[in-house]
Amino acid sequence: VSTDAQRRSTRDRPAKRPLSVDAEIEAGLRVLKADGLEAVTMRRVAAELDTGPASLYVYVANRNELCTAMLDRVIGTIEVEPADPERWREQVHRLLNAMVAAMNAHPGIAHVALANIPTGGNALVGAEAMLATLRAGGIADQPAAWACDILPLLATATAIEGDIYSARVNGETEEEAIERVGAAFRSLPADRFPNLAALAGAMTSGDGDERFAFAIDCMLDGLLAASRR
Amino acid sequence: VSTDAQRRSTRDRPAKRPLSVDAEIEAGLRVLKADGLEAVTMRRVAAELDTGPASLYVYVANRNELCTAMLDRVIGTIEVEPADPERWREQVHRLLNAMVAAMNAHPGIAHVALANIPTGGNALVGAEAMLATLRAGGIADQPAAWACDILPLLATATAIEGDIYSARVNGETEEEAIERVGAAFRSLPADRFPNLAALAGAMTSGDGDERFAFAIDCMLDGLLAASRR
DNA sequence: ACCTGAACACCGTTCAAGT
DNA sequence: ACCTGAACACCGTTCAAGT
Repeated sequence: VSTDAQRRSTRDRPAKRPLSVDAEIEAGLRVLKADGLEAVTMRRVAAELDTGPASLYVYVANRNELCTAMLDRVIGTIEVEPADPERWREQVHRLLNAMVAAMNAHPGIAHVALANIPTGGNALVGAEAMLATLRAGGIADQPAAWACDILPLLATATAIEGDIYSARVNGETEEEAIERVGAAFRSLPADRFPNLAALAGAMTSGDGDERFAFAIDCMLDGLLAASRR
Repeated sequence: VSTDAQRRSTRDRPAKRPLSVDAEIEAGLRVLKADGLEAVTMRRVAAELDTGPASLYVYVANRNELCTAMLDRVIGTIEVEPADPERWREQVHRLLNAMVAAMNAHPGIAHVALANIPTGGNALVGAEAMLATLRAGGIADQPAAWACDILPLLATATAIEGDIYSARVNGETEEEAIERVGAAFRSLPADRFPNLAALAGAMTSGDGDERFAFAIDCMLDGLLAASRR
């Protein structure tokens, strides 16, 4: 005979295993993917592991530590390629787009990245790849070093924007929200807001990908300029 | 004779006034300045106004709406100056530094800015000033329009970093944290992390202000390059 | 019309106690 | 040694009821 507990564990989740940080991380990521960061509570993660919230504290100091560990796991899914001087610019775009994609696949994790300055093992692999690629592109040491902070920051911010729309704020899609903001710009009094009114179209043009690519290219051009100085 | 209530209100807070969005915003900002964003709970703000949490919902739909209103109030403290083509670069730096300072004076509010895409009235004034200054500097319309998103984003991210240190994560100061990270970089195996090991010094050099100024200048140079294309 | 008491359905974290 | 029941001190939000 199969008990209720057995039936539940084979249907909803992996069979009950001994607790461990890894088990908590995986349970946390399941909750994150399903219901977003807010749903990642100690109680919910514990329930996912068929135990009580207190048990989680055996392997993890608190909720923030669990979230940080989850973040490093997500960063670990990003694939890096060896730096190639011929394609360095494209490689930077690919790496940053992969970061955004990995974070968008786990809605809310981007907030954890901003609140904590990622220094986990996998973040270091990403930083090493970024640094190698920037240097391959001829960017000088100091600009390259600082860019390792700035560029992932743009990726994180872009991912957070993605979260906003995937959460369907006010039930709007991204397009609807942009259109609404554009209408607001156009209806602004032109005497007090001449520039916003004039550039209403430019302000709302382009999707997230296009704007992100533009920001990256601006930054890279600026880094190259700084490298020549 | 002065009652306990009178004495308390003159010592601790403004005299009890009728409820209003403004009263809630001001109470919220007092809590924010004193104890950070986490402490801004409906219950705490209500207590600050000598009432119960349910009363707040008469003027505000939920906690997020209150936080967004608080953010717009903070943005309103930023002073803008008319665009001057002779000093446009300096003006961009001043405006963005003022944004960071305003947010750092209210620890945690930067998170609200990222989670919500500020579109309040005061945010529009800031955007108009930014746009005017960028155009005065010769930046073309489309780059200027997109820069209105990207540049404040850098400011917000910088403010969040400031929050991390003002919170004294692990009781460390900013300098101690940078030194710890630097030590970690230097001790990395040079065969797997040749670039990080080589640039450990560059990675940790410069304080927040210097890095922020560098990021702004890179971005502006990139925007100028894009404007010429 | 404006406000609120009381309740509902949750939180993170601790710690004494169990196995 | 590893795990957990129960409790502590909180949350946001709703809604019927009061003034």
